[in-house]
Amino acid sequence: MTVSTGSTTEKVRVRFCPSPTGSPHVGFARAALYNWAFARHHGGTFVFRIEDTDKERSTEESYEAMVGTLQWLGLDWDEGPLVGGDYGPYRQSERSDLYLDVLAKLAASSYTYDCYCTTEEAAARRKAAGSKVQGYDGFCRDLSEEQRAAFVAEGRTPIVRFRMPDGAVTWDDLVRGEVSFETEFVPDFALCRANGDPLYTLVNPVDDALMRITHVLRGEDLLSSTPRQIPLHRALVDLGISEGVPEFGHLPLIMGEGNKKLSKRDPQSHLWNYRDEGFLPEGLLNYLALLGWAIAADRDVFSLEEMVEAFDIKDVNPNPARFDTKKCQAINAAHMHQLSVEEVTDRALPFLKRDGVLTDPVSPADQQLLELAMPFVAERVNKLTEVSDMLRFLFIDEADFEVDETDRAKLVDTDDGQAVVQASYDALARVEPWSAARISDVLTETLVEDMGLKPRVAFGPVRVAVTGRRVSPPLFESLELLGRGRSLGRLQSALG
RNA sequence: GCCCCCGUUGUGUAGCGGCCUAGCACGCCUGCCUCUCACGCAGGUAGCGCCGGUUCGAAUCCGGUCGGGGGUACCA
Repeated sequence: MTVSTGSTTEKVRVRFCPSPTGSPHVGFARAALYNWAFARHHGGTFVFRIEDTDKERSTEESYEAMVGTLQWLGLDWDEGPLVGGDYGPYRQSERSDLYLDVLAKLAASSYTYDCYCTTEEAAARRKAAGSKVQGYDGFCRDLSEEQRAAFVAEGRTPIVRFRMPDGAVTWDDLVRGEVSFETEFVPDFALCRANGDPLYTLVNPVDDALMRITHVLRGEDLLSSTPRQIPLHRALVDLGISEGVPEFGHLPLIMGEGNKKLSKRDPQSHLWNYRDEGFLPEGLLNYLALLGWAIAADRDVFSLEEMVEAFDIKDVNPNPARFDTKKCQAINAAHMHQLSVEEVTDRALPFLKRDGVLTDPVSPADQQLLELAMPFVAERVNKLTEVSDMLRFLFIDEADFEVDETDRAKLVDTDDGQAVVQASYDALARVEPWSAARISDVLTETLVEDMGLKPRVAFGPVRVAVTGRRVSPPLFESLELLGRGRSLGRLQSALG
């Protein structure tokens, strides 16, 4: 079928079909995002399918993580797990009958043949023939009944292979333009195991056909499987199983530091790490979108809605991109700063509880204190976990209050530091009323004017003694929120 | 080895034959602001892998070369 991506002549149907074999990584999210954005842009359907044909490697835990990740990211699907759809089931492990049926039809029309060779035998023949081509050599393509019987008598069980046509397979890749493979380099591939279990090579195209997928957008790592899938799709069309061959677009890979494909082992690639560190889904998605696509020449912070509006698969860059944690953080920070204080508070709440800063449920007093404190921190954090770091001093029990050792040694446990803390203690004891403005006046008068200290030198020790760190919300406001009693208590403990 | 893909500052990109003495963002470096951090503001740094060709004119087109990546399973 020919579906124009510019002016959609028929309903766009795309799918995202991960294998549940590990924890979701950034490539997973980017592929999901592009498919989702493409579907939404064209008013099409986004299908979520689980490719769990490999029983050895697929796990339920991973399946749940994949579903949970898409939910967390806010990439909603129209058909798939949890929501169903007209082309279900959407887990391949539940579709075995469908595959067996297709396999039988393919065999009946000689699109496939039984192969009795072992991988080693085929490789040995290739080597003996001095062939540069790897993979199966088509030995069993036209076996006689006698040969077949002989293999069976040896106790061999066949696998099914697809008969690759001669010539070249060429397609107009949505991202790369014309791509062509000579089929002499594409061996007849296996469609199922000797035990009858269907393989990815069969089920992926079959499901795309059965689910009426119009556009396949996937990673470049699958580029070389496309010359195998297109002939299979054509066979399915010929047999009346499919309505047409989908269009293909191969997305650039996301590379890690060493310019290698980001591996599942790399902690930088795991999505949950970003969630747990307090990245915003929209921030992460925005950054991921940038890896291969730009919304405009002079802008890189945008919302999902804006992306849907502007996304065109033809604008996707074919070259692989390096994942840059710093830029990812910067984009996330931009999204954080676009949120209102109330929104940052809502989003930070689970982190504050997780980190033990707040109790669950939050007490009315803490809730009030939180609302007073958030305006001072919301604008200075880049990710949600930083809220916990900034606010811990305010909510923690005095018994558990700790001062950073390094900061303490450097700023408080020095002669100058001790003098500042002592003077501050004496001055603050008499401050009336206990307000940020008065505290500011008194401390400035005492430390800066009377003692002749530079502001940054003067307030450093006080900040560390009272908040436990050199980085904190504004000092005077922090003191006001902490209250006179706790403030003086902490200053006192910092002495000696 | 073989097949395929890719090649603009450190990183991600804009550029689609003259608007480019190459724009934007992150990073990095300088300042300013300033009670820390962050924000904000003003500057700076650094790039078309290389060689040919086409053309009046090339980052943009063609060829080659080099480099990087992916794939080469009864994994997906």
